[in-house]
Amino acid sequence: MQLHKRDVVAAATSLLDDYGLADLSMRRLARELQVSPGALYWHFANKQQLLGAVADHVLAPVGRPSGDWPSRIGALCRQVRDALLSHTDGAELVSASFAAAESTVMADVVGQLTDAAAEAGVPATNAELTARTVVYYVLGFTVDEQSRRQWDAAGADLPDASLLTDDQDTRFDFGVRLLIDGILARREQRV
Amino acid sequence: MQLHKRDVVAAATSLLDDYGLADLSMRRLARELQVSPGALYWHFANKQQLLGAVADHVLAPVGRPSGDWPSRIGALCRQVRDALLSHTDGAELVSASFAAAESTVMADVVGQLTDAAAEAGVPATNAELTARTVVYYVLGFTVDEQSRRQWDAAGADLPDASLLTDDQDTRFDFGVRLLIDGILARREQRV
DNA sequence: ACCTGAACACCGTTCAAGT
DNA sequence: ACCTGAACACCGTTCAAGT
Repeated sequence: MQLHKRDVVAAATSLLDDYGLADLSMRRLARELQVSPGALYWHFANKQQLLGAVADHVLAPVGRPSGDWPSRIGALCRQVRDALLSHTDGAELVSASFAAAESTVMADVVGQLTDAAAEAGVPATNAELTARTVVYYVLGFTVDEQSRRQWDAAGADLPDASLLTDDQDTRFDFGVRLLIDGILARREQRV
Repeated sequence: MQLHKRDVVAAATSLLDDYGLADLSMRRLARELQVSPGALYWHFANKQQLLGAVADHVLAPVGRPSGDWPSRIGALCRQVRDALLSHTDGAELVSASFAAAESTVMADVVGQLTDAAAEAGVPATNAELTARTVVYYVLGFTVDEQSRRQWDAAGADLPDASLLTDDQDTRFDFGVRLLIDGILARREQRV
């Protein structure tokens, strides 16, 4: 039967979860789907674009939270982090796809955060920069968290994972609040 | 004559500047140095470790600024950004090496920023997280800036680069101030 | 329109063997 | 101690040719 984009993305996601980003190659994916490597290039221009589609699939649970601007920022940050932690190397994948501008969901997240920053009173020229600063934090924090998590999971007597998880939630929120307080301080002085 | 670590790093840096990170391979580097690929593995455990050494070479101009904590943070951020912009794909290289914990200079920068955060009054448990948040911003911002810069440089009628450069300096400083203000707000409440 | 087969031009890493 | 040569096990991408 015919190969569809969504089948390719689904197979790629399962390879990601089972073997990690380093072992997610075009050739291996083709083998899994029982097609020739070239077939993938009918559906995707290149590997980066395919990974962008996988990133957007990972980010599918991220929504459009409502409320005042600080709680919207908080909710969005938590939703992105949770989505990344749900897949092996999810943070690394999304981080790379964001840098390559291949994730439409991350572009939308930046849009939502830009609106929140504008609502907070950040000058229009700096609202998107403010949004990106929040994204850099979420991605940086989660890449780090996930690499430690996965390193612990492989070997090493893990010292009660649940306690550390609570700790990481608290630490993550600390950074989000630091950013929100920074935004508050950088509002336009309107006399 | 014998191959030394510093020769390898120097040759790698010049390949980086001339052809970019994607074309900096172990095999190409060996060819440039007129040794067999295996020779590099006598001096470096793997490619990541070698790239970490190159990252530290790129970061060599970063110093240990003095002054009060906000100006130390500001100076450090500017120094790191300037160093990254001085080499092709410098930001991407250092970002990857930092994530892989292969750059001792970036580890030192985090140390300096942690001290600054502690001096600002951030609780000890969150001082390092605060420091890493600043680093995520500097790396994220500069990766983005450099990729746009290099995209413009290759083809496209660049609309007077100098004006945009001033603009980028101002934008960078805005983010740094946002973080400093966030740190100020997250000081321990000592009555 | 969609895919195969085969090729092109590479990779990182290892390791017996040499000097 | 330091390096070579050769191998192992792969890559991403392209494209004429097929259906």
